[in-house]
Amino acid sequence: MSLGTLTRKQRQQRTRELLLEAGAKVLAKHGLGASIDEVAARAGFTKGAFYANFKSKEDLFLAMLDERFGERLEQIERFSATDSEVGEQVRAAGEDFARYLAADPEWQRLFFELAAHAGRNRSFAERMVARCRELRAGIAGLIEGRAERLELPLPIPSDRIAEMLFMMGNGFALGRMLEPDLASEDMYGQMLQVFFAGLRAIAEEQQQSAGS
Amino acid sequence: MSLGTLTRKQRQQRTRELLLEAGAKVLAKHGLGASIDEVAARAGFTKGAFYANFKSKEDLFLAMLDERFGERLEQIERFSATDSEVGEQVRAAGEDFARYLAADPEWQRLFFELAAHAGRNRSFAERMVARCRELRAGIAGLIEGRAERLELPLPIPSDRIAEMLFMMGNGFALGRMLEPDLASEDMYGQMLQVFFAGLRAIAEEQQQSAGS
DNA sequence: GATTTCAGATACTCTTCGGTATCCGAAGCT
DNA sequence: AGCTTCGGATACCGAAGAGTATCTGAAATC
Repeated sequence: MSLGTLTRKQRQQRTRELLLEAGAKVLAKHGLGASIDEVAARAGFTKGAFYANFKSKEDLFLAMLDERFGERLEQIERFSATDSEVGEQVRAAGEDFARYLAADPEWQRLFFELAAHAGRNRSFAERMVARCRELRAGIAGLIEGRAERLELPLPIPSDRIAEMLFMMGNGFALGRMLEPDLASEDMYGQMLQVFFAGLRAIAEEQQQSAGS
Repeated sequence: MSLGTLTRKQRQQRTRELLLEAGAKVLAKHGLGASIDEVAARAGFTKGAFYANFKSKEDLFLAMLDERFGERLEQIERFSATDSEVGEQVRAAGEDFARYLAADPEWQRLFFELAAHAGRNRSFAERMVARCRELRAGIAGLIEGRAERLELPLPIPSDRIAEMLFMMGNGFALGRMLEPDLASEDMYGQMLQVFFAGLRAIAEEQQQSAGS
């Protein structure tokens, strides 16, 4: 192997990365309908390179999915390390999410296209679902930890709550996509606050009836 | 005009209806990628008939949107006429919605495809948004009426709450689409119950601090 | 330095499909 | 009855685009 340059595998790896990068941009712009030609061209290659690195167009989707979800998961995990008062953290988490969405709205659109695609494609859906589960597990862990430290028993299992939060998040994202000005930053935070207030209220109610 | 048969306009209207009907089925099956040819064929016509009745493929989407949203709106309005205890009605509404989704999952998928499409298409988005607003207005009215009768002041304006509910509904629908078994019927009801419990808790809190 | 291997380029296939331009024949008008 | 209108049919276009089959030149191997 020559020293100044890269080995073949490395070079291919690099090509793949470039294609992925280009793919992200092109898909963001044109959605799932984007053409492979354009992706390849944008990365400075041709279709040949693409098909040497991806099995099919869908394979690219899958790869992008993995990448993005992975990032988001890291973000959440990083978040779970911070420490502050409950109501505050809830609001902060909401804002963080809203920021995340605002940061690149293109990805949002793409996400829904992917979801729709998943709706028509069992195997794709499975992979997507697996990633969603990971994300939710991260959220559930965050909640559980917090509940323990506060000695506030959860009236609903933490993974269920995570599911609900995930749904709310997606719903918010959709709303934001359709009506960007409607779904302002604080709205989601507010929504979460209401939800957690409800959780606490129910918990207290249950505690009382159990104590009597 | 001959009596036994229909006038031209009527006949065309009928054709349009048939096309719309076929469109619903074909789109449900193949998504927005469905071909006009197939739609027309299913209705027993040819492309010619289609383009005599719709400006473009997108025009069909729009028409379908109007139809479906119209139906759902009626459903909601009918619902607002019923009368029962709050917690119960919340749960019932949740279940009604879950039933609505379960009734035809195809439409769900289509809805998200339309939403994604809207994400890339300003004018389409506007029309879709207009319909969403109507729906939310219906929901807001329902809430407002209920709050008044119960003399429970809302800590958040009813239209805001409607927006949140709408978002939750969509998030739930998305979750259900991806993982049908996860989003069971009662889950959404539960979610709503938590939310409304939160609303009440916050309202009471505010009432107390105002009273002191 | 000859040989093999393989990342990526080129060229081609095959199909699908939205939209249009044109035509036809029956309904509607006078 | 004859002229007109127009809903719907037919035929066509042109572009696009997902894959594939094949080639090539440089890197890896010996």
